[in-house]
Amino acid sequence: MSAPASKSPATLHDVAREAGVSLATASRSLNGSARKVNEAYRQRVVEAAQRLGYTTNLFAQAVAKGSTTTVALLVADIADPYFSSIAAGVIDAASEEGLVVTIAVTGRNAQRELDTVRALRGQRPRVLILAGSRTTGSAFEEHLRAELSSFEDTGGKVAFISQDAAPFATVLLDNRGGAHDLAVSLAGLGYRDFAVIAGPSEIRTSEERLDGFTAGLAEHGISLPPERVVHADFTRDGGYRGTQELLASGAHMDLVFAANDVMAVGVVSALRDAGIAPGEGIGVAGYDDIPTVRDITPALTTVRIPLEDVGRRALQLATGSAYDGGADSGAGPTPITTETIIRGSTPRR
Amino acid sequence: MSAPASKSPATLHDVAREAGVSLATASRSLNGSARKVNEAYRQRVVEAAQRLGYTTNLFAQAVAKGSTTTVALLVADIADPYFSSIAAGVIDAASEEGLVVTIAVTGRNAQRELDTVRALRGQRPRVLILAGSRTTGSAFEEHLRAELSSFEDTGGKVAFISQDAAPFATVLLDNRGGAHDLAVSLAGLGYRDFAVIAGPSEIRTSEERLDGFTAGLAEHGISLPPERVVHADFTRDGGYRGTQELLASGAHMDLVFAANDVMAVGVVSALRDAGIAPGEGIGVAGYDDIPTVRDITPALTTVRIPLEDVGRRALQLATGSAYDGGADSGAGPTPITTETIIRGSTPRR
DNA sequence: CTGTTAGCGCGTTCAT
DNA sequence: ATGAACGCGCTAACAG
Repeated sequence: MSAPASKSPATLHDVAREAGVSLATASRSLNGSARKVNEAYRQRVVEAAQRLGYTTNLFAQAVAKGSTTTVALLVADIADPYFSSIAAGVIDAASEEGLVVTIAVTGRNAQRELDTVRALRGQRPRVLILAGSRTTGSAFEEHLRAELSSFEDTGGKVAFISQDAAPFATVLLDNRGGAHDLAVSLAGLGYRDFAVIAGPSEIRTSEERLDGFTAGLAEHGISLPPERVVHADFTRDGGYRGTQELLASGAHMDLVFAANDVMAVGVVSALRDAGIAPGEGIGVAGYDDIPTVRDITPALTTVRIPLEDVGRRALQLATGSAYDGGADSGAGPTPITTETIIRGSTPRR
Repeated sequence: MSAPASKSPATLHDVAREAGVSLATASRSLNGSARKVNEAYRQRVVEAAQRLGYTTNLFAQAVAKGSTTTVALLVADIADPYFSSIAAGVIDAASEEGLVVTIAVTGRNAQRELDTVRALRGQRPRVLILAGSRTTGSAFEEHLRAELSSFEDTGGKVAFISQDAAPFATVLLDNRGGAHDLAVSLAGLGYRDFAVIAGPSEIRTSEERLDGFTAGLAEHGISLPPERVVHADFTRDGGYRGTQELLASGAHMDLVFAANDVMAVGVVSALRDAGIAPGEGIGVAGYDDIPTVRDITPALTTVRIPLEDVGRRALQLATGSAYDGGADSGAGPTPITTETIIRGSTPRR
């Protein structure tokens, strides 16, 4: 019932007229970079703009300037704490630079990821950040790289999070090293019979963690029999079901390592539901240190990743605003410090 | 070191030339609404576009058409499961309609919220969704309304989540009713000495829940003494500290209700750290039913809100694509069904 | 320092 | 059905 009269927003033209100056002057006083405009005029323009409720049309500005203030972020699942924490970092860093971030989700589907990247290019974002769990081996992989290369050729900047994806900038997470150290720590605590619940085998992050973990155990002369490694969805429910599978197989184990915290949470619940006290009967460890793992019982042993920082770094890496002292900053991968955190879920045996 | 030659992306013009047709024909074959173009031509254009790696410049398109394909979403904190779940719903529904969503965070700061809305208007979004916890009483409130009204006057659509904010469209969450029912259920379980850890008193969502809870108790002849109500940050740590405060006051209580689940998680941890078994010594209840509360120990009693649906509904409400059969759908508030979920944290006494 | 003019990439009349 | 020309809101290069 309200007036659908829908006037269009005030334009710079309107403001100029209202202030009695030229379009150029209005533009300069409102957005211009090198400000060289009479203060009196500037005042009038600003006031006129205010009076009219004018806001710069970013789209038009982008078209005219040929560059946008948009950052596109691609995640597998925004409701997953891992990604939402990273997103928080990206958004924070972006807003500091006056950039707006648009988020798209891929649902861990390679085809969809490719489509999304293509669609996103229509936005002509200044930078494109891919935080999705890189998958491996698919034909999409090379299509994606082609798409991204072409994106960079036309002035865009891309940043990956997690796996090195040369020649693109990368915030490198040392999944292998982190999992390796975790394994060493756990072995040091006295654990001997390990089992791993990994994500789908196409997910690189998961595979790297599995590799590193295996390597770490090997250093202690502990081997990880294939039947003690199960693959499941990279989600809480995946962890839950993986545990059930492990339990059903009758495997003997004193510690379960889940490839990420979200899965580990599922592991803990599954153990408990099966009548096994997590941390007492069987130790549990995860990876990421998402906020909630401090609050489950027992608190989860994990490998800490400064998720928000990772997001922030990714953006800075792409925009070139990183504090990196590196000689060639922006080109090489930026390593992130990771740390094993022992909590109640893995008491000394 | 790589070629910074940075050619600009292919334009529609390039495609037209490559295909040997006019700009208009190219436009019609690629984006046109009413398609009335010779199939042979269309083919050639599409192929040319593919060959050149052309992607429609959404900004330019927006400028030309005067309308965008952007949805702006405002949340208090994207890393908070409450908001990230809602965001997931919004993004999902948006992508179904070919809309891109940009997310901005306010950090529960009214001034910043206002600034952000203003900045976001520059994007000329089709719809603006405010999921942030509405604050009350501040002068910003009316500035915000003015800003939003003006946004709607110029063709935008705004949708609120949670509190009714007439005349704007709203996905109404019945905080009062939900908390009321929760209180009734808890009283029915035998609890008598209640305490509440609410959020900051300016946050409406928190106040409504407190109100409803108090009313529900009253129906059972139970009163909630003022000293049993503490206010704290609307975060996990807020819940933790609020609990410590409550404990320090020596208050006698058999149940703690936290105004949201994130806080309740903090409550559970604080109790445990204080040597009190949550669920045995003192019952704990929250609100929202965020994913993790199933996995903490004991599992948390709470009021379930279908968060993703809420996000989806908000978008549909704003774009008018809701399935609502309502006569005046789009104008009135859309109620969401909420439900009390009793779990291990509140055993019968 | 200011105003005029010509684009930016695209959609859309208007003729043809 | 197709193409030429104009306009969207804004910036940038050009004169004054």
